[in-house]
Amino acid sequence: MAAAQRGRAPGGPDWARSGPRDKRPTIEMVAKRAGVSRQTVSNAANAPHRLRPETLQKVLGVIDELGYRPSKAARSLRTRSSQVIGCRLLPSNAGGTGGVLDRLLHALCDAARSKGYDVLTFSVASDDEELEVCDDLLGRSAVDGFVLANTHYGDVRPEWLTAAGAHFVAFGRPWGEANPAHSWVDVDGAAGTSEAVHHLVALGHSRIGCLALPEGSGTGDDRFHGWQRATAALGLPCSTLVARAEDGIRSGKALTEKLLSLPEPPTALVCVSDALAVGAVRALEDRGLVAGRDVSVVGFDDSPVASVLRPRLSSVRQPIEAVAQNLVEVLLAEISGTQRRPSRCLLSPWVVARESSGPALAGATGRTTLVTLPTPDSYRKEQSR
Amino acid sequence: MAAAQRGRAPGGPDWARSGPRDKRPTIEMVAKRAGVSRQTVSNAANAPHRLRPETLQKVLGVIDELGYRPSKAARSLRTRSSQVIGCRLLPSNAGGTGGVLDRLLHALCDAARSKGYDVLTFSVASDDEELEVCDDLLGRSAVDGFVLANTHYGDVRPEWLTAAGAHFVAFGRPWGEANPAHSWVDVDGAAGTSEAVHHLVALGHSRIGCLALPEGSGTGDDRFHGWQRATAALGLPCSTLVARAEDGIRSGKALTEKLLSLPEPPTALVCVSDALAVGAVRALEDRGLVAGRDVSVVGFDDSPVASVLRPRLSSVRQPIEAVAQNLVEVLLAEISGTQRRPSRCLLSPWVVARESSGPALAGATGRTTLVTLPTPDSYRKEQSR
DNA sequence: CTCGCTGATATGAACGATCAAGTCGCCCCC
DNA sequence: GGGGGCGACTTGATCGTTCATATCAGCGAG
Repeated sequence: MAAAQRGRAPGGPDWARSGPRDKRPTIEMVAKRAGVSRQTVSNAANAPHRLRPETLQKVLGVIDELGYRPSKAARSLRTRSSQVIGCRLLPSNAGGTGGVLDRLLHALCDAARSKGYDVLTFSVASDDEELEVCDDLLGRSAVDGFVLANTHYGDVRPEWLTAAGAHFVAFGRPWGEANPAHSWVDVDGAAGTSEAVHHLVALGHSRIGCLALPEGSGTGDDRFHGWQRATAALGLPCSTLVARAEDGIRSGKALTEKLLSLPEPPTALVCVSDALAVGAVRALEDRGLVAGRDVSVVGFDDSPVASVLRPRLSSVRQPIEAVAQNLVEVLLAEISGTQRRPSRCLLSPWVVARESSGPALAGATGRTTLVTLPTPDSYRKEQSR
Repeated sequence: MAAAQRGRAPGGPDWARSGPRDKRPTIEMVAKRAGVSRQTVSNAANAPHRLRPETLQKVLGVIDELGYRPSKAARSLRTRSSQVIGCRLLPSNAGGTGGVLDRLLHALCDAARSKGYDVLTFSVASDDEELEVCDDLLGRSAVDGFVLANTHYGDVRPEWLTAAGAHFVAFGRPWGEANPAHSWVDVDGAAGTSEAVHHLVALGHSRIGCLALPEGSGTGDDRFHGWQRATAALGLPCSTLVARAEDGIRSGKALTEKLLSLPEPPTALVCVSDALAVGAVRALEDRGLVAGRDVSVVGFDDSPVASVLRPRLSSVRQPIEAVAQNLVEVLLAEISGTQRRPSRCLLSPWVVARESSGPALAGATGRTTLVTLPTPDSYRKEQSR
């Protein structure tokens, strides 16, 4: 059995077992043992088609036997690329959108690794600090590019990074920028809330309210507009069923109480965040109502809490894995210089239907709306580029 | 103004503004411009005491002027150290101990950066996969060492890493290993639950129950024993007030219902996780009881949910920042070879008192226990090594 | 006066890979 | 049969540092 194959064997690789720890096999050793030159070994790994099949076989055999792996530092020095992606570690406010960013980091690591890249993380308190760290990492050639999360109105980071000549891709549209000079990947929040509306309509609802954030937040407005467009397009009488406030469970509860007090209260609520949705469910509980039976609630982000809540929360789930894959692909294209013009990529989320959204009560709507629409199951299409 | 100082200026560093992007200043350029040799420039950064003050001044001036920063790859190649720490990204099950591991990663990045190290993360599904990735990272000399989180009984990772000659520190004691050959840092869970008991006794409680995990989990047992020892030492009649089950909100609720049905139910509960504590609070709610008034509840981990819960949850908070600092310090010592024998470090958590723990009702306990103990405030001592 | 020592700086040689030119057969075609 | 072209490999140079050693001036001791 070859050393590289038993790399995970109890004793660890050969070079670790005997001799000084920092004497890994180099390309030279492989070359000598295989009776070829360095370059041939290098080619065996990087351009196999250049070798005669038998030579390739022999070299690969020796590589495997010695457990050779190219030194990252040496390769990095020569090729001027670190094969590392930098990414700011965002505070995961577990209640809100936190779970999403956590999933993103995981998916990013996976996607990067599958392309031979590593992910380097750093924790900073502000965008300014983030740029300081980026500057440092770029200066030391520690990373080849960045993934920028949490874009927002008036974000100075894209401009700065562009000016610094750094490669990067943003997760999130360049809110407020007319014609952005950089690539981005984002999730179509409007499509998500729109699907949520359709999902509820399919369940027989027609008075579908919306809990949204105050105007001015990119993603918040986007999601709100999805609800707005969908209800308008379907001709639903919902324009008065909107309540907006800062994100949070308390907010959601307060807003819901307000909407429920209306003369014609909504029979379903589309919330632009799970925190708001949790608040909505609580407000219902306080009135002795059950989410999904008396009033349906759909959240956004499918955060971990969604599935542990008492009536499990229906929620719009973002295709984070696909987002990460796209981010990495685009970033690598950007780094390799393949990319001529900035790329844009908008992925669609989908509704995960759980107990908190159920059929409308005939008595509640006053009339039954008959609409032919796809069934909830068909929403589970994950768009992967 | 020097280029390095205006590195964060709108235009970005000089080398980015004009000329090809990958033409960073090298040590050679600095040397030529300062009229000295490479080595002198190198010394200016790495061994300033070797230079005559005036020379040092001049060299530093040029370094600053050109915005020179040593190439990570070149230095890494020569010194055979990557200045990078590897760390597995753990799934943050937001309900459970997830928040803790998230905090850990943040703190780890901060602590590492302050020592000139970077943190490289990877996401894997199992311990076996983790070792595969470690093997890969070691093979490519991509990292100098690892932080191992989530140690458990029968953990094969320490042994494997030791055999592979890798440097690492564990967050978590080597549960079940007689005399561990590796360094670790951990939080004294027993001390935490013990403090929780004392906190509750100070509030007048004497029938203090415990929600614990099934025997066999390292941290779970540790925390349970803290409650056990504290109640025994104080002579409290609590031995029957124990309920154990898997972690989770449902579990906590079920266990609490069981304890509340006892002829002499507990007036306070120490829970070995926040998830269990949340369950406990829910069980109380179902009976129309209020946590902190009728029955006190103390959780463990101070997860994000603790402070957003309805009666804000008292919880034992781990000094994660101190843990991270220690992990990094120990790991670096290990890497530098300074460390002769494995180091062990046990830090104390403390109780964060919130609404869910309050004074015992005189009627509930049957008698008022008068004990002189430190006030809740005095528990807020953060031990930082 | 010379030797040895020390402090300050300079020079050559790694580190381990890849790139850019070689070299060497071999076959084919005019 | 000479030369062009190509496939398969080799050889030198290079990436930007730091290590190990050399140089060289100044100075005190024998």
